[in-house]
Order: sequence, then structure tokens, then C-alpha cells
Amino acid sequence: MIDKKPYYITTAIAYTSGKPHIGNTYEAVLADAIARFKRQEGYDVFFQTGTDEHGQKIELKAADAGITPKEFVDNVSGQIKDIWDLMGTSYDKFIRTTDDYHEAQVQKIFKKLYDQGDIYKSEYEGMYCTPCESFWTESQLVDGKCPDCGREVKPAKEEAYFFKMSKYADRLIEHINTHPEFIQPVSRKNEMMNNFLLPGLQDLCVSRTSFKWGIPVSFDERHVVYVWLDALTNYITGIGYDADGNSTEQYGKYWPADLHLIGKDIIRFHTIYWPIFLMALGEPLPKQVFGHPWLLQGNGKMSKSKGNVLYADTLVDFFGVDAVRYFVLHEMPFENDGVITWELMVERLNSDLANTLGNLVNRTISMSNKYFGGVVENKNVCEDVDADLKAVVTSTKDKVVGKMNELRVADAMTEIFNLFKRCNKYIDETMPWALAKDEDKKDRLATVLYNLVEGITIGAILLESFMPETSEKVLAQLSSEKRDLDALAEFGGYVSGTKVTEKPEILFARLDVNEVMAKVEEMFPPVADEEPAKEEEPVMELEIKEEITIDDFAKCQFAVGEIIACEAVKKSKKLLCSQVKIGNQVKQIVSGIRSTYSPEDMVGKKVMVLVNLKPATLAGVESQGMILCAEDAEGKLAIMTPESNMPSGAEIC
RNA sequence: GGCGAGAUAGCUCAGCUGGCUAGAGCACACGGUUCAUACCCGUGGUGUCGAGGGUUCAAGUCCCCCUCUCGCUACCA
Repeated sequence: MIDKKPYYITTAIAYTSGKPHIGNTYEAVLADAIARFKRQEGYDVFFQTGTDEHGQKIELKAADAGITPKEFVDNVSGQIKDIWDLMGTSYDKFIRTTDDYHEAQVQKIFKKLYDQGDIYKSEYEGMYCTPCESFWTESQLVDGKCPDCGREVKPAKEEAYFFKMSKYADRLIEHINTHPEFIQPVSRKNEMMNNFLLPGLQDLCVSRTSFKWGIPVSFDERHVVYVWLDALTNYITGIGYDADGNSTEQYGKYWPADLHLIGKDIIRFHTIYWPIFLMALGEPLPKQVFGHPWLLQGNGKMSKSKGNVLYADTLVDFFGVDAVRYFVLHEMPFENDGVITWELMVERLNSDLANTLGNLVNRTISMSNKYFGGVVENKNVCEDVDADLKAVVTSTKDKVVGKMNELRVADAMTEIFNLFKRCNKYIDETMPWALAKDEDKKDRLATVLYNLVEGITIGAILLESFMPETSEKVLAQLSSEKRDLDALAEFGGYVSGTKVTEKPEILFARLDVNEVMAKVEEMFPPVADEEPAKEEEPVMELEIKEEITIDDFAKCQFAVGEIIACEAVKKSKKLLCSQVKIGNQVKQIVSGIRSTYSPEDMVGKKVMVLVNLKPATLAGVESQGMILCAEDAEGKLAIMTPESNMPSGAEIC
């Protein structure tokens, strides 16, 4: 036996803060399709996925639930694994960042990097966002809120360890420039270069003291390792990396990874921080990082508060596993976000799965039974029309391989369905029912049916990576034997004289759009049902600031102001510039509220203004005060207005 | 504001280094067929290829400019 070439593919590890929706599940299915295909191509594939389980957010959620963080993540990690299993993902390893070997290695890695001077101790001072576990500088804040999630941040100062990113930046730039395939799609490469690498990298904070639920720094127990050094290293610890140089044989075989499959939101961490960590460890870099786009829901983004979040298991109940795999793989383009709606799913199911594929299999088997008692024999009575059918069928394999090499999974599937469509056309061209009426054409009829069964067999084998259950069902109904991928460029592998099933099972039943929509309406009533309702009115955490005296407060002068004019600030996306009448003076105030309010909304409003704030220039426009707003967790704003009508200039105290 | 991507049939999108009458899928209409899950096959579009200029024998395809959308990023009192 020749040694098979190794192929190591990973997904991002899923954060165990809650049940994954269909958008998260997509990544696992996509990785699975690629992994299965590589196996079919003859690679020795190792497919790793798993869960990321540390952090303050989980510590807090567990506390809310009244259980330990470990109990919490055990539960959620289990849910995630169940969904991956439900979707038929063929992972070889499901790693958890709470696994002991992982924790041990992360500690060793941290120590090693510290000892060699890449990690140093310093102090972090800035604004901290608890849910995001991120520090921000004042200048990064959005309206004084976390720029990622829009929630409250609190000033914090803590001793922390930092990683010297800048030290490796030049090497990374060189690597990215000389390996154009490293970041996919390429448009992401430019974003990374222009926004981060070329302007200069900042050192990355790699430890925290503000919470406990993490991997302790071995030589400084007050610190836990910060998320990225913990999470990213799963790709090597999972296959047996050892920081002391005693890595396993498995590690030697599979590292560097061939493909890290990740969401486009974490490209930065995988194409900048991760390669630099690896450089520091003296390990080779992964060959490719693919930041796939998102799967969105048609009518607005999925959100728990809207109660319209699609979960894989819900969809599987409606359509079945393979249909759901088909939807997510087929509707996801390569570079732009894909859209998924119930109507679209029903359409795909009916049109592609039921009509084109299911019906083709069904009619072919049905004819074999009707005309030959189910026995499929190649009588070799060929006609000209056969040539094109055979050409299409035998060329599909290479087309699929080509698309898969470019990670164009949706296009690869389209090629397979083109094969099935060609088979349907062949039936019309040859008209078996007409041949059946003529006893002299018996052998021709047999040949036609043989060609069909052979064509479908090849298509079904190619389908295995994408829709494994369906592939197996079709082959079983046709009594076909599996073949190697290479054999699929040859026509005629089906064993002549084989008997197909007598009673073909319907592969995909057609669904009525209206009925489906009616059920969906029931499941997602306009107003959210019990669980989302509970989450709809969350209480926000308020960070208690230092106590002040009444004198401190008296320094701030608040008053009622009336917006008499308002316009958008041209040079900015978020700013509005308002003319605010306060008593007999008019102040120009710039506010970052365009996300919620349009200029027209603002005019005429009575608002609460901080009057005696030192003027500042924002996006080139002077602002002479501050309009006060409340903000929720999703960044929605509400302007503070007097409860009953008050004159402009009325002091608020 | 910086960088980048995009704007093509009712919908979702292909159209590489410029070249004959601009394509696919879905939807729709009509015709054919009946083996089959009312399915399959065929036929059908007057599409200002976002607007306007330019280069060229020739531009959806290159250049300039404008409008709009999106992504990353910065500012955001």
C-alpha cells in the first residue's frame, strides 16, 4: 500500500455560550463535505472540530444558572456535539478546550513563549467589555460603548501579559505576499494587510486576572490565559503537539493543517495572531485559511429576541438531514453572504431534490421493474444519443474535483445535479415506453435502462460527500456497488444483470409552500413564545463607578434643549449634528446616534443636554455639548426627554 | 474619512486576459410526452449589462467621473 497523503482540516471551535443556530452549523457541514470529499479522493483525512469553553461570559452565565462553569460547558458542548452528529458530520476529533491535555499544553506554550521573551508582563489600562472579554482604548469606543457589541464598558486596569506581535510582523507580511492562497477569499487578504499589518501591529494581551474560568498561567496563578492563545492552539494540541518537543507521530503527520475553515468574523485572529504564535513556537504555518461568508435569514438577521432563529434540528424535522445539508451548502456562495428562507428551502427541495433527483431515481427503477422485472442488463445496443450522455456522466468527476479544489462546494454540487438533469433528458430522447411496445427493441430498451442506472450510480457516488444518506439510499435502491473516485471517469462499471429494488422508496417528498409557511407561522408567532420572551427584556449589568459627592455632581450642568435643526455629518456614518436651543442660546452638538435616529426624527424633540461640556471637534465638526441617551445591549438608543412638557433651557437637577 | 467589493432578465446570480444576434437556474407562458413524486423534455424575454463621458474597427468586459449598496477599518462628547 502506498501511504496516503495526509489532509488536516479544522473548523473554528464553537463557543459554548448557547445552542448553535443554522449559521454556525453551516461551517461544520461545509467542513464535513470537504473532509468527506478529500477522503473519497484518497487522502488520509483528519477532521477536527470542537468547542471553546473558557471565559468570563461563561463564568457569568453559569453563575446565573446556579451551576459551575464546568457543568455549564459540559451541557452546551454536548448540545453542540449532538447537532454536529445529527447533521452527520464525520469529524475524527471533537476537542474541548477544557480537555486536560489541551490545558496542559496551553500552560506549557505560555511558559515557553514567556521564557523566550515573546510574552512579557505589563499593565493593561483601558475600557473593558465583559461579554466580549476585550479591552478597548478610549479612542476605540463607540459612544463610550464596546465597538463590537455596543454594550457598556467599564474602566479597568489590570496587570496582564502581552505578546510581542510586532516582532514577527515583517515575516508574516512576507509570508502572506509569497503565499497568495493563504487567505481565502483574497479580498480578505487586502483587508488584513491594509487595516492591521501595514499600519503596524499592536501587542496582544494574552492573560486576564478579572475572572477565574480559564487556564491558569502556570507560573503566575492569578492570571488565566486569554481566549486566543487558548482557543487557537486547539488546532495543534488536538493532534498531539507538545511544547517540549515530544509531539506525537500524529502531529508530525498532520501538521501543518491544510485548511482552517472559519467564519469571516475571525479571519484576523487566524491570519495574523495564529501564524505569529506559530512562528514564535517555531512551527510551520497552516496552508490555507478560508473565511467563509455568513448564512443569513431572508427577513432580517436571525436574532433571539425576534424569535426567528433557525436551528438545525428544527429544519431537520421539516426536511430531513440531507435536504438541510443541501440547502446550506447550495445556498452559500463563495464570497458573499447567502440567504436562506423557508420559501427558498421548499423551492430547492421540490425542484432539485424531489423533481430532478428523486423522481429520476424513481422513474428509472420503476421502468426497470416494469419492463425487465428489475434486472438491469447491458445489451450494448448503442445509438448516437448515448454518446453525449456518457460524455456528460464521465466528465462530471473532474469538474467536481476542480470545483472542490477551489473550495467552490456549491458549484461542485451543481455539477452533480447537471448530471442528473442530463439523465432526465436522456429518458425523453430515448423514450423507453415507446421502445417497450416493440419486441424488436427489447435489447435497446435494456441498454437505455442500463445507461441510466450507470449514470445515476456515478452521480450518487459523487454525491456522497454532500448528501451521504441520500447517496447510500440511491445506491442501495439500484443495488450499485461503491467505486473509487478515479473509476467514475469510466462508463460501464455497473454489474450487468444486477436486480434493482422492487419498491423504490420516495427519496424526497414534495412539500407545499403554503402548508409549510402555515406551520412556520405556528412555530414562530409574531410575538415571541416563552423562551425568547424571557430574553426580550434583559437586565443590563451596570458597572458601579466610584462614589462622588453632591459637589461633583453640581459641576455638571444639565438642561432641557430643543432641537431646532439637525443634519447628518457628511464625513461620518454615525454622527448627527444638531442645533439645540437651550434657553436663549443655541449650541451645536454632534452625537453618534444616526443608527437609531434620522435628522428628521430629531427636529422638534426636547432633549436632555449636558451643557457645560468642553467643546470638541468630531469628524471636523465642533460639538459644544452632549445629548444624553440610554442604550440597550443591541446598541439601540433612546433619547432622554422630559416626562411632561418643559421649556427649553429648564435646568435638570 | 481610508482600503476593498459590487450594481447584468421578475428573483438568485455566471460572464477569464475587450470580439459574431449577452448567458444559467428558479418563477411564468405555451407545446410535447406519460415511465415517474401533477413529473420530465422542448420553446418563449423589447434585459437602457447602475448614470454620464472617454479609449478602440469593436466594451457588460479597459480608463475617468457620478450615484447607490455591501465588507473591513478609523472617528464618533
